[in-house]
Amino acid sequence: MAAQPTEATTDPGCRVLGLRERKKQRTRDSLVEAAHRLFLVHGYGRTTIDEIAATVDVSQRTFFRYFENKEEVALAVMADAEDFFIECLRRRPAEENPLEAMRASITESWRSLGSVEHAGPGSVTAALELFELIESTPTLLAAHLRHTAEQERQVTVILAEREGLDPVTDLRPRLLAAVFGAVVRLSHLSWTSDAAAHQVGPDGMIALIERHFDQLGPALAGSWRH
Amino acid sequence: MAAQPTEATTDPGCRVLGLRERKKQRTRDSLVEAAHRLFLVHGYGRTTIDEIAATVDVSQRTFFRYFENKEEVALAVMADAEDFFIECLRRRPAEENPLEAMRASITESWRSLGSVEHAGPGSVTAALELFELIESTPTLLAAHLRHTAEQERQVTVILAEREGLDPVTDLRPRLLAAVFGAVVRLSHLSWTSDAAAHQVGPDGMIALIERHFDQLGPALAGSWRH
DNA sequence: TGCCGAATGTCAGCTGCTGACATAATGTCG
DNA sequence: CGACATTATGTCAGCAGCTGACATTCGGCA
Repeated sequence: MAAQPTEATTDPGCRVLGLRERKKQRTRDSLVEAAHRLFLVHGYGRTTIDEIAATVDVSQRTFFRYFENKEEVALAVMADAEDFFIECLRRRPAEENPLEAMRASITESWRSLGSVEHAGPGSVTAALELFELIESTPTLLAAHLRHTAEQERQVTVILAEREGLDPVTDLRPRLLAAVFGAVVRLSHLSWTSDAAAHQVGPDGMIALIERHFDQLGPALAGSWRH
Repeated sequence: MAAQPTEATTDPGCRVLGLRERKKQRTRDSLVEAAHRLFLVHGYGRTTIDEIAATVDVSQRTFFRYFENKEEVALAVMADAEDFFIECLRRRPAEENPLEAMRASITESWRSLGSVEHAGPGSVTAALELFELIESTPTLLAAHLRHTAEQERQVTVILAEREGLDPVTDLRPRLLAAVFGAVVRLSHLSWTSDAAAHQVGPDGMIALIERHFDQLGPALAGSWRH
């Protein structure tokens, strides 16, 4: 983590950041928020980096020092959520079987989202808006799916370690990670395409994921007739 | 297949294309092939559209009349293969259960790839090179995953129609399409990351897909310990 | 206060991509 | 064959995303 600027912060927890760090964090947050708002109002494609930068009163060059590209600023909160999920998964007890660990982790992630104040950039309503933006913007969808793939890779490694398996030899961790990823993505899709019909809180999302999981067995079982 | 450019083309089957069409097809193929070669030699990011266009002796503007963007030319053969798979799936008999229909379709797709001459742009070796290029190029991977998602959507619709279900209400078509997509993608990954260990022909790919399918049940079943 | 390093601004430049318009090639019909 | 309509192509100008190089300013620390 960040280093202590003065010797007053001898606490290893180290939540006291220097003015510099705080300022950086603020401009970063501002950029994310400004971009979010502009994207929702004018659309992703019709929003310029210059506009975003100007809104926060920063040069374009500075923007690119915070984000590698335009997609990254749009998917920033998403990326944070993904990291949070990974952390949750890492913390799950090793006795738990893998699927339960993942279910519990994603539930925990969404609940933590619900605890955020109602309109902040990390709130549930913001998440819904973001999902819709992503799904309606090919470029963003592509980038998002790539992140998802990377996340599945990480999940695979974690699952393999938990069970003491070699993820190259044994296909099960990969497969479970991928199937889980698919379930989550389809849940997101259901949520965005029919948000009115569902609960908008974290519980709505969690319920959707459970429903998809329940249908997994039936979907894979032979014929569906009658 | 000699084509008569005159009024002899009254045949509604109309496989006789005019000089124009044939020329267009040729330049398109040339662009794909040139791009493929340049990407493999210099890398995707270090290859310019101008270079590709110049290789085929065409202006940059013309390139963009054939392909919407740089990614599309790289994924062109992939897109053809995906379309072919969809056609196969559409043709499967309705009695077959959905999973069997998909297995049969993808097998058919890969076999048709094996029948192509050994070094052409649609050959198996070219497919392997293309997979590796995609996997090592973030931009391409993102675009590829987006195509995959779109394909899953189509598959969902086809499956739902076969079984007479509403894909919005019933989650099973979506789920099966997604799980199948995941299996195929993981098989591709195994193939590229360890091509030496597998057969390089279509049969190698088909065997990999079968292996992944066989592990699907075990992966979803509770704990993996023993 | 004065120095060091980090963050920012400025500028030039490349590349992907698009619209507008002119030109050339192709197909059609008298 | 020749004139016209259609369509593909080339040219040019321009915007937006993104990067490297260098100057400048600002926060941290003695």
